[in-house]
Amino acid sequence: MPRQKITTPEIIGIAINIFRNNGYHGTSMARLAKACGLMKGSFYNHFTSKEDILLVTIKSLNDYLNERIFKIAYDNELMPGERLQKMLDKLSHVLRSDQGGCLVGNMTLELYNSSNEFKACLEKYFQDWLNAFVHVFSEKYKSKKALKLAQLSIQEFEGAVMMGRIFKNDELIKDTIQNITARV
Amino acid sequence: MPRQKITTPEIIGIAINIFRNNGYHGTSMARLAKACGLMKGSFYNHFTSKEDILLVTIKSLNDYLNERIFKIAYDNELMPGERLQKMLDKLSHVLRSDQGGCLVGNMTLELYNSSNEFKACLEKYFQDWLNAFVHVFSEKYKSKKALKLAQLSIQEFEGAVMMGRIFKNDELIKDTIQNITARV
DNA sequence: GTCTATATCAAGATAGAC
DNA sequence: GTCTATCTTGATATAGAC
Repeated sequence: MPRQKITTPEIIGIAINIFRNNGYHGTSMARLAKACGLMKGSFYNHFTSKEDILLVTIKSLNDYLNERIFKIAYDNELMPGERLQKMLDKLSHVLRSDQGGCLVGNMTLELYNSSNEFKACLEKYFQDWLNAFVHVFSEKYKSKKALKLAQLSIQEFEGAVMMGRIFKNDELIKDTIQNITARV
Repeated sequence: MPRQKITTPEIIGIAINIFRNNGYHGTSMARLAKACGLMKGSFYNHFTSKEDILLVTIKSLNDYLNERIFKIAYDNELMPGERLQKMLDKLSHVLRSDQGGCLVGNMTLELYNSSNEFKACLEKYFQDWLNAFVHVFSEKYKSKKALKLAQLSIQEFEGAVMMGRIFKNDELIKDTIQNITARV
């Protein structure tokens, strides 16, 4: 057996960037493989299919955000406004427009109608995000209003990341974060 | 010659809906053809290629919005706030989330890095939108601030349309419109 | 202008050697 | 675990009859 060239987690990190910049159908197995220094046939030792790669990749990103960012929503040592600010700052680094923006947002528009497994995976990602924001807004608002503000904030943030590709203006994401944090 | 089954403008109307619901790569020529009651070979009498169909479709939507919606920005018989409100109401009907949202927003995420011709086409669409909104905000704000608010408003609106697919909540687009119109 | 082939090609996936 | 080679499919596009 030849030595292992790359680990599955390393592949996932590369796949995130290629998928979010080029879309699902715009990314071929050959292209993914080349970026990993492999031949496309070798990919099937790590994943069962192309669809599997994307699903694993999204779940991995989902886990990362839960552990590193959304957890902050429940940190009682910080004020609600500080939690929101900290989460949004971190999100703006992970979901940078000039790096292709939000993988899951992009995939939602491309694949939402394609399969129930994708749909469930995409919805879980946004549900976890929503839960975190609702928790923070709940400290100041009643549950119905908190839900509405959380949805509105995610909408605005995703819009900023998405349109950042067209309007090359770094200030806009900052303004969006400011508008959101001003609510709590 | 058999009689003409469908006109090119009719095809464009159908193509908009299929593309925005299923994405560019997720839409095959056969599927487009079937929806038009044609065989896929017949499509090449109307368009030179699949890429051509999308470009013509986007340009057609662009023209429609310019003539029917963005024109309102320059209607001196209405107050600036009324113009903004009227445009946003009309946009929310044309770009409904439950109909696949904004074709051009969706295509931006899928195809922005694929070809310069697409990129130019997508950018023109948003530029025309931006010009209209900047014009309205300019009645109350200085040019730099007007530009910023126009970009922010488009971001928020696109975000609302996009996330409307995930959060099935009709109130959110209304809240977004209210936030935008409150600025002028 | 539409149809029925068909050419062509790209891409996902598999088999078997090393 | 990776490679080369190959299978198979689905999709764009073309040719030519009606």
